[in-house]
Amino acid sequence: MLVDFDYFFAQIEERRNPSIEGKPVVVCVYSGRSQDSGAVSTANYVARRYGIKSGMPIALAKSKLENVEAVFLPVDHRLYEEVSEKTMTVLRGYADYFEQVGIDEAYLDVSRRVNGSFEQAAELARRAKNDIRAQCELTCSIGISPNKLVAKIAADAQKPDGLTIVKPDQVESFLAPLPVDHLIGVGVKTKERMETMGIRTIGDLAKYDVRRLIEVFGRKLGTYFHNASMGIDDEPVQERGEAESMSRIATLKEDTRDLKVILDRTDRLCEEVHEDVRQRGLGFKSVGIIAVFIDMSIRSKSKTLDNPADELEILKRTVWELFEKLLSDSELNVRRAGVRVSNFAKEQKTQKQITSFLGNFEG
DNA sequence: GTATGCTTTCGGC
DNA sequence: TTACGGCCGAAAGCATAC
Repeated sequence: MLVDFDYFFAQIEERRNPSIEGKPVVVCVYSGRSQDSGAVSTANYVARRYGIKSGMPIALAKSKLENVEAVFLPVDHRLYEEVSEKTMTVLRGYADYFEQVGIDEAYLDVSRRVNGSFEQAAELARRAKNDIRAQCELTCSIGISPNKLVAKIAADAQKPDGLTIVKPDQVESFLAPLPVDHLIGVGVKTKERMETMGIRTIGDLAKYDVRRLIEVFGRKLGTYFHNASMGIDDEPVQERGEAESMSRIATLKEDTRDLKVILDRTDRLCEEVHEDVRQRGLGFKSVGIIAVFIDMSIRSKSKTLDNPADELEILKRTVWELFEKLLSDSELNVRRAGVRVSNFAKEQKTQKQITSFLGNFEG
């Protein structure tokens, strides 16, 4: 089953200050560029009735809520992380196998402890919901199904505080009428492409020729869409490891394509990222940058180092190099700039020794 | 042709 | 009327090695 917390950030804010319950609550990421510059992170259901959505400009959300007594709050990631940890600890107790996804979702494989019974799974889910309500004062929505793919969609079917059970023989009829973008991996772009192919619902997708899907989307994705449309998925629920990349991105005070101005900002981002990798005791082998231009188009560049590094200066220097290149092939001003490291190596010194050891033989 | 690694873009939350 | 974050992982597309 999949457990998904309802409007997580906004619900935590309601819990912190119950007097705002019943009003539209909009949790925002303020970019700091001007008073209302930034985007909506999450909104409660009262706000959603006014058309407030995640990712929407704050200024637009405010205009939709003018003449309404609404509450706009900045994100408090520290608090949400703390609450998340507590909820995940509670949920873990209900699973044979557990997989956290993001800050507010988790898959629980409960097959063994319910002997494959969907009735018992539903009962277990009700207990988990009560437990979460009692211990964390939060509501969540749960989807129960034979696999992860369908459980995710089932959890979305009834919200908030929902519980949706889709048994094996109900999978096909449950999926068929839903728009294709209910499937993980189908976003705006893929939805548009499918639309032109006459595919609107998951049922349409199921009827579509597999070979044709593979021609259009490639072997991996084409096969995935075909199987997904029929509710076929055998991905195991498994514990996730540590993050494979770490990044920071920030909105610049002003749009610019002045390398010095950009680097002045990204240097600080490098320091933050460097602190994160240092705390985990890792070296990084890849360094990347991200630029969001004034037209909101996104470009990125990355470079793989010869050896894993853990020095801040190497990070800064590589970021410099990459931005220099990126600016040389775009004329647009930059609005946001970011830094990313990945390809982590645990025992950096050993790696270096092995490399030089091999190096001796190559020569 | 297959395997593998690197770069870039896409999409979810 | 316009308005616009900050992360993460997955996969495509390409190059290279064998």
